[in-house]
Amino acid sequence: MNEYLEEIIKASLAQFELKEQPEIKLEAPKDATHGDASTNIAMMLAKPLRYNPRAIAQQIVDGIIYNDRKISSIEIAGPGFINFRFAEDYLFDELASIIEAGTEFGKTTSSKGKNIQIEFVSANPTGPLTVGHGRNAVLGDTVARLMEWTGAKVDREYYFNDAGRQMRVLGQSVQARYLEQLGIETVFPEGGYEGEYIKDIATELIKDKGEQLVESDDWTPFKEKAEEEIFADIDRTLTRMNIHMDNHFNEHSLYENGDIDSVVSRLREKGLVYEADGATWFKTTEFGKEKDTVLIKSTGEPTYRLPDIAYHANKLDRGYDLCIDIFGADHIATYPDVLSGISALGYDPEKIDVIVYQFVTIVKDGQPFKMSTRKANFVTLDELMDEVGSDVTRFFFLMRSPNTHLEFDIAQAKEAGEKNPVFYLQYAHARIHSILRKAEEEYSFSGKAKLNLLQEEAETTLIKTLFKLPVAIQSAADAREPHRLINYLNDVASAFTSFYHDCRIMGMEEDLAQARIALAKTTAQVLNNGLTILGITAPERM
RNA sequence: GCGCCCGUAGCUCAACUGGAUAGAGCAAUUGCCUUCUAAGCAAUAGGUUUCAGGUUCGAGUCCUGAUGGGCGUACCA
Repeated sequence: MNEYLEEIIKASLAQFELKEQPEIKLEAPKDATHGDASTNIAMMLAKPLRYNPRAIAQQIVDGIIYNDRKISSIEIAGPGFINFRFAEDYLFDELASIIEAGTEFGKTTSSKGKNIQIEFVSANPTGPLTVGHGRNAVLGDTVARLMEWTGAKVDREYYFNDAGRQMRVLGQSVQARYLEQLGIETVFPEGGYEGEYIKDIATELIKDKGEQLVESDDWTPFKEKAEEEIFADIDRTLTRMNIHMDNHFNEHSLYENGDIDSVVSRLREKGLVYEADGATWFKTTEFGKEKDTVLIKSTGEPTYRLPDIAYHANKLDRGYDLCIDIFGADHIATYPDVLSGISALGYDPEKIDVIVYQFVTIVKDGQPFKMSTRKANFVTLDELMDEVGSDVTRFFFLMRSPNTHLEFDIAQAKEAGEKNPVFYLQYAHARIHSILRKAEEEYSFSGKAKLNLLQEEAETTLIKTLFKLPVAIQSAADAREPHRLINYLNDVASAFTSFYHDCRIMGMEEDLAQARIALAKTTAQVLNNGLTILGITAPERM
């Protein structure tokens, strides 16, 4: 519809001899009495044309030639809005086309042909995923699904580093528990990982290897066992949340294939790298930073920025049109350096997109809860899903804008009742299926539904709401904000329940019942498609 | 000190990237179950969008300053 409106408005604008085509913005007015679609184009043109916006609006309207099967009226309102009202025929035509599209309804082609890579979770394997990781995981996966619905091919990638101090301490922690469980006196490493899962890994190791490792003064086998077990555990957790990675990328491979060295030498050729105080520096001041940045420490070890730059170069070398990173607010400082590095190497920084989400505050027993993986003071995602299931878990992470500090009240999430908005959507879907089951026994329809029997206000409102799924998906995908889709689905569920109360199906004469069932079925389809993108189930019974 | 994010109903948050009378859920009050799932519907109440200026036809949204909070600001990741 928007394309059609744009087209007819554009045709009318030809009368003005504009230097450049203005962008025609169409939106659904908040207040339905204003119409079904609205544009502010006349107000936008007021300045360049130096003329009264309402008068411009009048001229535009006079110049519009429209199909009255699609548009029933055009009005000018307020300071110069042009409001369009959809024709009845259009509603029914469109409803029929949604039914036709079925599980495909809502897909767009805006990213067609694009290869997109999205990197998320990327937790190093030092312990189970916590509720803190949950927002990253669910946000990343859902943005990936949204991009897929706009036509892109998306690869989900998990980036990790199994070298370094963290992992050494992990290995030593397992080693200590291993010896402890075999009754050998030992000292638990300072700053070691205190969680119960470390003991479980030690137990597994005893099962596998018995006492073979008692004499080992090397912590490597312990680290390796821990990594294997923890990754398997992380993978199980992700699978439970309906998340499947396409690729795991080990930072270490960047050292093995020479990418790290190559990045430094290429930057050095450009005169952006120099040595000072025994360290290797990147001239980030050339990119507007106050200080230069260390790439390689005087110990010879790179800082994390260097592999980060090499990793992003590697992604772009793989031919992706767009690489999306999901970062917590604490990692935000790293990415300007990565972009500087990437541009210096001759890549297009526009191809890197960073989604920053704010931290999750866990509220437990009415109090904010501070977590630490090392101190084993955390709520794992698995524990959370044991309590509330994966649907509620995903929904809670998605229901708010990534940009706001999310408060996750565990008590509230546990409550399966009214406080829990995910059920509102699922309940609407289950209700529809309940009706469909009953209708199947009662009626046997033949021929096509006569959709033009849908004349009640609740019916019209519902139909118009259903149309907006593609727009909602597009907007959520463009902004990388899944919560927009949730807000939309709430509108759908709400429009449906109003319809449900105002318009009965059972007991109605056959043609009307058939038309209403078609509408209910379409609603279920829209809810189902939306919930699929959110990675949440659409139950047929509750 | 400097940089980024945020401040909207009692609470948790929306507001389609500058549009028309700022909206939902929870909490409060009031109606509605012998007919398709009351995990619901309908309605009432609740606001100087933290404060002070500015930009323009028009600001919760943009700019400046103040203020409160979160996160950064390392030869930690």
